[in-house]
Amino acid sequence: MNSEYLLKEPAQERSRQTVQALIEATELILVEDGWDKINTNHVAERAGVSIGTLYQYFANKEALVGLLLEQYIEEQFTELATRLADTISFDMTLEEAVPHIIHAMLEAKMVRPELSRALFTQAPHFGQVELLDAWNSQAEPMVSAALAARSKEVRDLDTDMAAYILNNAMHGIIHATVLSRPELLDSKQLADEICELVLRYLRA
Amino acid sequence: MNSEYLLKEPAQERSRQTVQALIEATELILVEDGWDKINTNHVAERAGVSIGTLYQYFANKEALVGLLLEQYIEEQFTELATRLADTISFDMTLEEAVPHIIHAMLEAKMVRPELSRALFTQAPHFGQVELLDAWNSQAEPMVSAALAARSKEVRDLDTDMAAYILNNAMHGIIHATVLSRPELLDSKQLADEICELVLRYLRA
DNA sequence: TTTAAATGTGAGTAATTGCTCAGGTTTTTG
DNA sequence: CAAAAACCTGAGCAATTACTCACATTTAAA
Repeated sequence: MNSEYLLKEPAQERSRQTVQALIEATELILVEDGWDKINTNHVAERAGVSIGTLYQYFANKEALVGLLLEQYIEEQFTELATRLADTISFDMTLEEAVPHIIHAMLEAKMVRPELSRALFTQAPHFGQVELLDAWNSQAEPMVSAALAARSKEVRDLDTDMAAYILNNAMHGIIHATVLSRPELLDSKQLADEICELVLRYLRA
Repeated sequence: MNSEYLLKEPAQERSRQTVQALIEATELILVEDGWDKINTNHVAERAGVSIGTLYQYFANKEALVGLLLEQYIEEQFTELATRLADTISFDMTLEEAVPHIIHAMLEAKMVRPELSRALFTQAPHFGQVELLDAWNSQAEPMVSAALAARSKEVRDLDTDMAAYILNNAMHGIIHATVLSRPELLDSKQLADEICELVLRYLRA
């Protein structure tokens, strides 16, 4: 618990729980009622906390959602990393590894689908750009590095550009699926087609 | 001028201009100040129109942005159609046609980049899902049909699924580019890479 | 066991905002 | 040219909302 979104670091266990209760109330309201129903009075009430307390830790409602988003992205990354650690090994060929990566990404999005959906749809100004940037700034260098490391298995390409293309193409497909076709998230057909897209793009 | 977002069809030239002035004011405020600065009083003032007049035609601020969005999507589609009509012919091979299509799509997004950007970032709840759906409901059947018509040139695939994949992958790339790397929109490198992605995915 | 620091309270204020309504002006119609 | 229809006005009300502040309680330190 330490973030640019917090006005003050909670020092005791009691206050740490208070802050977490506020974040969870924010999430609940965001998922159930949407962004414009998030107001500081409402969040405080739902968290079972006084409005004055809220303002000891959060400057405004953007900060509430900011911290929620920060925690969500970290959780998503951890989910993905865990799944990858379980299924991927370095002696795999690219052809073997990619399906596991795709599968892990789709699975990670299924962990908290309502929150994913709420953040994608409801997150307004703060949302889209920063959500995308936060993810990409972590993911793109990783993909680019991975491509560089496997240069013998892939065609001759600009790894940065390829990472940009793959990242955003994947993101576009997953994004649309979370929003409009969530039932496809665990369909084999979708995973297979994404694999085709990626592998065909990379093969020599 | 006729839309589900209008409470009443303006019958005279004067009122048609009033409605258009309100839409343009909405656009200006959205682009300059963002969604949360759009309020009906502000829009009416900026349009040089009384608040009472606004409420003769629009039920609420969602309706204002709804009509703006409707007009934007229609404009985007017209732009695209015009460019395609100018460069595409039916005797082209798939390999020849795709680069023109990609180029036309990138160019269409450059027509009103600030509005594209504003709608992508600022549009809140109403925005992402409906923006995506509105585009996809038009684009996906077209792509699917086009693939079916060229079944001899492409590998054996489920045209609906392929249209879904291509559409959303393209959308993800263009979306991210409009938001974070607008200068790439007219770069040859980006267009070329997207072509690679699409053509490699389709080839037998 | 003081004392200080950390944490919590919630009524209340100022500002914003969506929207109405009673009445005026302009345009079309007969 | 009258009458009706279409259009426009803007003061102001009701509701919502962000945020403050004077004070109370709990926890940790001395």
